[in-house]
Amino acid sequence: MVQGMILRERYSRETGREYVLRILKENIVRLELEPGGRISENELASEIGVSRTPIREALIELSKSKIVEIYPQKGSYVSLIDWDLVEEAQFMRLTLEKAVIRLACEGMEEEKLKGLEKNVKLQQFYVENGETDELLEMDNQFHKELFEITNKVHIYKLMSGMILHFDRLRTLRTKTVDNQYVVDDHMAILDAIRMKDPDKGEYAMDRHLTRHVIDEEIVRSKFPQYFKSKKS
Amino acid sequence: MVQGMILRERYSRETGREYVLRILKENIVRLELEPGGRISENELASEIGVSRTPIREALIELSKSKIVEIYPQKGSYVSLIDWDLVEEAQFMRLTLEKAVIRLACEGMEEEKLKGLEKNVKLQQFYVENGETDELLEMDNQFHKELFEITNKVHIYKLMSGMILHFDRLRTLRTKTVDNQYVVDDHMAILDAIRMKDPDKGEYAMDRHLTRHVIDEEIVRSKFPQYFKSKKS
DNA sequence: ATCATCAAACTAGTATACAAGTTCACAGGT
DNA sequence: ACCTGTGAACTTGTATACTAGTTTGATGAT
Repeated sequence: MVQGMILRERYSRETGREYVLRILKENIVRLELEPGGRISENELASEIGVSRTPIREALIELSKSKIVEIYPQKGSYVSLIDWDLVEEAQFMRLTLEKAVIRLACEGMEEEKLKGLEKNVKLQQFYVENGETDELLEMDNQFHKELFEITNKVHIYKLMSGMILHFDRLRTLRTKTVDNQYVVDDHMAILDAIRMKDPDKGEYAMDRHLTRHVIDEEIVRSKFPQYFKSKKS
Repeated sequence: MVQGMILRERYSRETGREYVLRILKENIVRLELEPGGRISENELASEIGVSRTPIREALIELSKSKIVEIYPQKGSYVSLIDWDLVEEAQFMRLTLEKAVIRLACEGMEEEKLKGLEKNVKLQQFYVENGETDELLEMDNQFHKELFEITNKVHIYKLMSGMILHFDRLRTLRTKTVDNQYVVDDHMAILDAIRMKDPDKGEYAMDRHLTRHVIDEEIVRSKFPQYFKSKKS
């Protein structure tokens, strides 16, 4: 039995596969399904209340982004946090987000900025009230919107599988770090777009996205059982 | 009945899903399954000789990279060539490959270049003998190896779904264009790595990957039925 | 006590039956 | 002739039965 597993209501137009995916992602990111932990298709099926088919389809998708691992005839597991993989994901995200912010800084209608500005204001609110989960969601939303207004939604979707790896790490460090910098970073990024300054934008994005790397070592020593042993 | 569909032998350790994926990708890229054409899970199942389950799993995966489209309870289709999507894929690929070639140029053991050099020699051979399909495969292989030696395999895999969109286009133009430039481009890229010159590498990669864009308009007018109508 | 063997209880992969929704053509009334 | 409704033949989504391979643990021989 999966103890702390978070279950949500199923949306009306949601297929079983989509529903299961949503549930699994949330529980993996929030570490209710522990890194390295075993997953049983049958168990999940009865737990979530659907058959094995949508469970399988969701697991296959998650295995594509290496967030779960499927060993045929043996079992499926939530992937341990793989440092090399996180670095590769970081490289991918950094590269793409810097390219996208440059695009955004090269010219953007005022109107498209409205959403971003509203988002940042909400972030400030959540930080002041210590609502960390909501802040995390707005953070992701901010970046997603950047891809949307530059017409790069598909790229974002492909990347978002990788982002799960980050979100897991962020869950681990929520209690220990000050989140004000998230808002400040996003403000700097917004400024760069307003000033149409790609270099400033790229710099601000780089600083924002590489901030995490700093405290990984601390988290690693705090939760060694969640990590794959480092480097080859 | 799917008329010209190419069937291959199933590898011994290959799961049904992997097998079907391999078959479908090849037939989509080679346009045996026409852009816009309808796909029936049942039809494919009897054609390929497996049940609907592995077919479905393969189709779901392909729909993630937008190379097929699934409309629940209605039907599945091979996606029309979507110009916007191809541009987005182009942006993604260009961005990532330039970042990777810079990495490669910043330092690489001699030994890791062996594979690339061998690859280019084979390319030259295939060009001289007009073996276009084999050249295409070596071209992809060349880029894949670049990601491998820089430790970015997962990124390549994520990208490779997008690359299918390119490969389809390349199939359309094979009869009309001279392929010698492919080899020349790759030689220039190799040179840049040897000289440890990231700027030259990025330049060469950019030129190589943007060469296609030039003749798209011609292909588009030649096979209008394969394309989605342009821009919004 | 220790090791080998074998069976039972798992695993994921696949096939198939069924459910639910869509399309389309044909029949029948106007 | 034309519109309308109805049902059969599709579609994909889901549940379930079955296959084949792996693990595990108990049993029995040494």
